[in-house]
Formats: sequence, C-alpha cells, structure tokens
Amino acid sequence: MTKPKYKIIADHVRDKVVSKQWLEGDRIPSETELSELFLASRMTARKAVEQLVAEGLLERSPSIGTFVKAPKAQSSLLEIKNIRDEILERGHEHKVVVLSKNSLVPNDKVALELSSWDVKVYKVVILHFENNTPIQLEERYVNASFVPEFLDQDFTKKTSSEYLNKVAPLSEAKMMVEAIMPSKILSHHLNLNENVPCLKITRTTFSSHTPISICYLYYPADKYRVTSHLLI
Amino acid sequence: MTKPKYKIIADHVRDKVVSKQWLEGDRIPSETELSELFLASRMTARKAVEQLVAEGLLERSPSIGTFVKAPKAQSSLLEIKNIRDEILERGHEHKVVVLSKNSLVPNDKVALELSSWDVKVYKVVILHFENNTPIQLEERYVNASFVPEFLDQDFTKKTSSEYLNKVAPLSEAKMMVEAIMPSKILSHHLNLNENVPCLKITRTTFSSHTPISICYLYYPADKYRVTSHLLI
DNA sequence: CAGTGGTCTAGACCACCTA
DNA sequence: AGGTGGTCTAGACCACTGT
Repeated sequence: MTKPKYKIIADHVRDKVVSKQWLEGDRIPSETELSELFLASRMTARKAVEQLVAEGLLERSPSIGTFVKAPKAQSSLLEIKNIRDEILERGHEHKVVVLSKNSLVPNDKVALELSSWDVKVYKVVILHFENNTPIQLEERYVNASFVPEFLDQDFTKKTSSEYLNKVAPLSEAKMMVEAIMPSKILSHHLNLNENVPCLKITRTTFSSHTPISICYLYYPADKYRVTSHLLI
Repeated sequence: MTKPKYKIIADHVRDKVVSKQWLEGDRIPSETELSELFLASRMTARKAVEQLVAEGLLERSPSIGTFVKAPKAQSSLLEIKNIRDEILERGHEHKVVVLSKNSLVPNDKVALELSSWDVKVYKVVILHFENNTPIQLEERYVNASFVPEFLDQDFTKKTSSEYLNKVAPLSEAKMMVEAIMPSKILSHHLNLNENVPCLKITRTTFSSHTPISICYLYYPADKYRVTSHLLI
C-alpha cells in the first residue's frame, strides 16, 4: 500500500506552496527537473503537476513554466454557525433528541471523504427542535482517531459541532447544498407534509488539513433557507 | 491547429453520453478498446477518460470498468459566477432562450428590494440550457434608471449578468438558497419529472450600494447543487 | 539555440474482479 | 486465466518563448 510516486511529488510541491516556501507567482521546477529530483519519468512528474493545476494551486504557461497561482479571493462570508446559536439568536428555544450513537467501520463514501481507511468512525444522528418543531436532522460521521471521546459527550448540553470545534478547531470547510425529496423516515422525523422537499447540506470540516467530520444536515424546505452576504 | 487525439476521443465519448446513446450507468468501452478504436495508445485513450471523469461525466471502478455517471452540476456560493462560464468550464455547451422581455411597474416585493418606488423596472425571463438540457430558469428584475438599455441587449450573445457586471460593476450581493416544489409552468420549462424539487436562489446584486437587480434562479434539484469551500 | 510545456507511443507490472 | 483500471518508463516530436 505504498503511495504512488506522482502523489509523493504532488504532496511535496503542495507542501512547498502551502508552507509559503514557494510564493505566489514563483516559478516551480520544470517537469524535467522534478522528474530528475524524484528519479521518476517526466510523465510521472507531469501527472503530479497536472493534479495540482486541477486543484487550482498551480498555473502553467507553455514555453514559460509552471507558477504558483494567486489564491482566489474569498470573503469570510460563509459562517459555520451552529444550529443552537442560530435558534437562540431568533429568540427561540432549542431542544435536542439524540436518536443514535454508533461506532462503526465507515462505508466507502464516508471513508473516502474522511480518508480514514482502516480507521474507526463514530456516527450520531441527532434531531434539533426550534420551539418544539423539528428543524434539522443531523447525521454526522466523525474521525474517531482524532476525536476519541466523541461518543461520551452529552449533546443536549453542547452541540456536536460546538464540541468538535473545541477539541479540533475548524480550519477549513466544504459545503454543498441540494434540494431533495425526503425519504419516509426523514419525512417522519421532520414531521413533513406530503410533497414538501428538503434542503440537504453536506458539510465536511477540516482541522489542520485533516478531515474531522462529515455531516448531512436535513431541513424542512418550508421552514428553512440558507443565506449569504458577499461584499466585494 | 489540429485537435489533440485525446480530445477527439473525449469529445466522442461525451457526445455519446449527452446524446443519450450511452445511458447513466452504462459501461463504456475499456481503455484498451478505445485505444484500438481510435488507433491511439492506451495512455492517450486514458487521458481522454481522465478528463471526462474530472468533468463528472464518468465514474471508474478498478477491475470493473468505466461507467456513465449521473452528472450533477454545481456552483459556488462564494463566487458570483455567471451560468455560461460555469457551463463552459465543465466543457459543455451553453444555449439560451429568452422567454420574455418586459418593462413594468414593480410589484410590492420587487419594489421593496430594488427600492425603486415610482421607478420603472425591466423584467426578463431566460431559460439556460446545458447541452440541450434546461438547467436554469432566470427571472430577473432590473432597476431601469440605472441600466436604461438593458432590454436592448441580445442575451444569447452575452448573459444578462455579464452585461450588468459590465455597465454596473458588482460591489455587493445577497443570496438565499431554498428548496421548493416547482409550479406547473416552472416544471414544464425545466422539463422536470413528477416529484422533483427545485433549488431556488434569490440573488440581489448591488453596485456602489445601490440595488441594481434582483433575480430568482430555479434549478432542477436532480441536476444541480451549490457548493462552497471555506478557508479560515 | 536550449528550455518549456503539450502531445503521443509501445511497451511494462500490479492489484483486483469475474468467469 | 483474462480483462479492468492504476501506475510507470524511456523515449519521441511539436510549437513556442527567451537569449
């Protein structure tokens, strides 16, 4: 199970960039130089560079070279608020019901996101109420080796995301918003009427470049929406 | 200026997929078969397949084969990208049908957002296609006093948001994402099956603190999602 | 001119799955 | 055992840019 050579090269270059040893606009070694440095063929070095270009880390100019790309300007607009604060800010009451707590071997999809091959994963399912109306179903998977005591927490006192943010401070997050029709069980938990869709938010959170947790958040579409405000 | 061989192969495969000759879940020819079909080396055929996997059109399973994936388009919550660039970046074709152009007195809701009480407002309804599949219905209201020539534009050449951004550069934006069940007319335009919800994005854009335009964007939920990536 | 990225070839070995 | 994708090599020619 050794790491492919092109990944070793890509990781090395990525590290130089994120550690600011190579700065924005710098030219990185050419494909030929990289292949010599790592005793690889040019095609292999090239594959590493291609991957980083796809990641948006590098930029290539034919006949000129490959350069560290300027990172995209991103305003800190998308807050990762936790549901309890959100509800309290509206002056409403927040209640939590923990539906299940499990320790399990991850299925493929979760394993891939958490990149925890042989690692244990904890899973919790929690229902959040706003003034006794179900507002969010939280299905959360946690990298057990990074947060070993996760399952021992009392999530009625402190939400899972509050706890995670304390033990493994958030450094990065990926979010995805979709509209779905609820399954029967989801419809039941969220107390949905016929023909009411759900917002599904998939959120992967990272702490120091390691994926810590992936969660699926389901909201009744008639009671919830996501907003953002962007200043340029 | 001839097209690279891997692009010829990729275009051919993409065409098979978007023309529904190869359906979702179908296995496509193996790398070896493709290389024989196009008199190319396996590496070249592979590069074509890799590109289509990156585009989200195909999915590979080691030892099993390469399969047509159910594609989900996606856009970022953080960027105000216009739909045409988004589609072109995915290597797809963008087509536009202008359903209506109107000059009108705003109703209360739009007036409030555009804060143009007695001011004229333009309204356009535009349907956007990605590879001949309807992907976005755009219902847009524009502050006529700030963009007087809006209705004279040919939105098949330049999207409405491209034009607006040129004449009144974006300084601020508010966004809202909801899940809704489509109305009959919306369901018809987006060519939706029964029981498929929609993502509704409401976006108000500002230029130098003045609201310029408010638009409602409707997407088929089975073909579209919104993503964001947050670095802290 | 030498160096760069862009493309391409004809092999190779591997791990894995299915038959 | 034969097919699949995953990785890798050691060459090759091209168009282009800098000096």
